[in-house]
Amino acid sequence: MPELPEVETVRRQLAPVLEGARLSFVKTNRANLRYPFPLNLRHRLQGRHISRISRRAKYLLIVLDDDTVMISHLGMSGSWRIEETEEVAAESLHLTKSSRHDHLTLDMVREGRVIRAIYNDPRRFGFILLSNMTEIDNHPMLKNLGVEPLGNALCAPYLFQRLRHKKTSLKAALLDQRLIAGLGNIYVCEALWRARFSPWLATNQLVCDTTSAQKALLRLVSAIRAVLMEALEAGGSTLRDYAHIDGSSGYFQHAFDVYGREGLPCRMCTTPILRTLQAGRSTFYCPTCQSPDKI
DNA sequence: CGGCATACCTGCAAGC
DNA sequence: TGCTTGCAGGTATGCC
Repeated sequence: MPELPEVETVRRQLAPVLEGARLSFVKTNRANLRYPFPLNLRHRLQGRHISRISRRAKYLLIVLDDDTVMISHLGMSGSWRIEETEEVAAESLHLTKSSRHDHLTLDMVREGRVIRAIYNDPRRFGFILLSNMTEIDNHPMLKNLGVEPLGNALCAPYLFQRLRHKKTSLKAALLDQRLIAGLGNIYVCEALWRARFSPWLATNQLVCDTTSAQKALLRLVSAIRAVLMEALEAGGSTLRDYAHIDGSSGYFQHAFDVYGREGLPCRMCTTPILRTLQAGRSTFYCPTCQSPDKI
C-alpha cells in the first residue's frame, strides 16, 4: 500500500515520538519478513539512542546515534504503531493489543516514559534491514533508486534525458523506482489522469518533439507533485491495511479521481472510468481525457 | 531492451 | 453456511 505520501506520513508521526529515545529492548516474533531479520538486530539496536527518522523513496530510515540505520520498508501491508505503557521492566512487558502479525517490537525510554513501537505486517512483503548512514546511498536496496518526486531533481530536463530513448509505456515508466522513487500504483494512475496522458503512451513518443516535450513534461511533473502534496496534506490514503501510528486513517482515498472508481463518471467529462490490467496491475483511467493519441 | 508472468503472503469480498 | 476465485498499496527475478 504505502506509497510515498503514506510512508512520509508515518515518518512525520514517528519522528517526534522516537527521536531522542533510548532503545531498551528489541524483540522479533519470527525469523523473517520478506527477508530474514538481520541476525545481530537486537545487538545492534539495544542501548542506542534514535537520532532521527528519515526517508528515502518508500523506505523509512531509523538513524541511531552510532550511525547505524534500520531500514524499514512497509511492503503492501506493513504499519507502525505506538503504544505507551506504564510498565517499567521492559523485558516483562506484555503486548496490550497483541496481534499475530506484530513481528517486531521496539521498547524505548524517552524522558522517563516507556514507549513501544510495533511493526505489524500481515502479508510480510515488508522488511527490516541494517546499514550505516555514511554508506546508505550504496545500500543494495537504495543504490538504484531514481529521484525523489518532491525534490528539485524531478524536472523536465531529467525526464527528457531518461525517457527519450525508451519505448516503455508511461505507466510502466512512472512505476519504475529507478526513474522516480516513491510513486506506486495509486499515485501513478492519479498523476496520469491529472496530466491527461494515456497510460499506454510510449515515453519516446511523449518526448519526440523537443518543443512539445517541454510542455508535456512540465505538465507531468506538475501533476505528480500536486497529487503527492495533496495526499500528504490529507495524511495519505487508507485502503485496508495502512493506518496512522495511532490506528487512525488518512483520508486522501476520498479524493481519488480514477483509482478504484471503475464505472463512475470522470470528474472532468463524465465518461465512465475504466479499469484494465497492465503487467498484472490495475490501471484506472478515463478513455476520453486520456486518449492515446493525445499528448 | 520491453513486456509479461511469477513468486513472496494473508485477508477480504464476491460469486456460486 | 461454506467453498472457490480474484484482487490488494511492492519488489525481485526470470523468461521470451
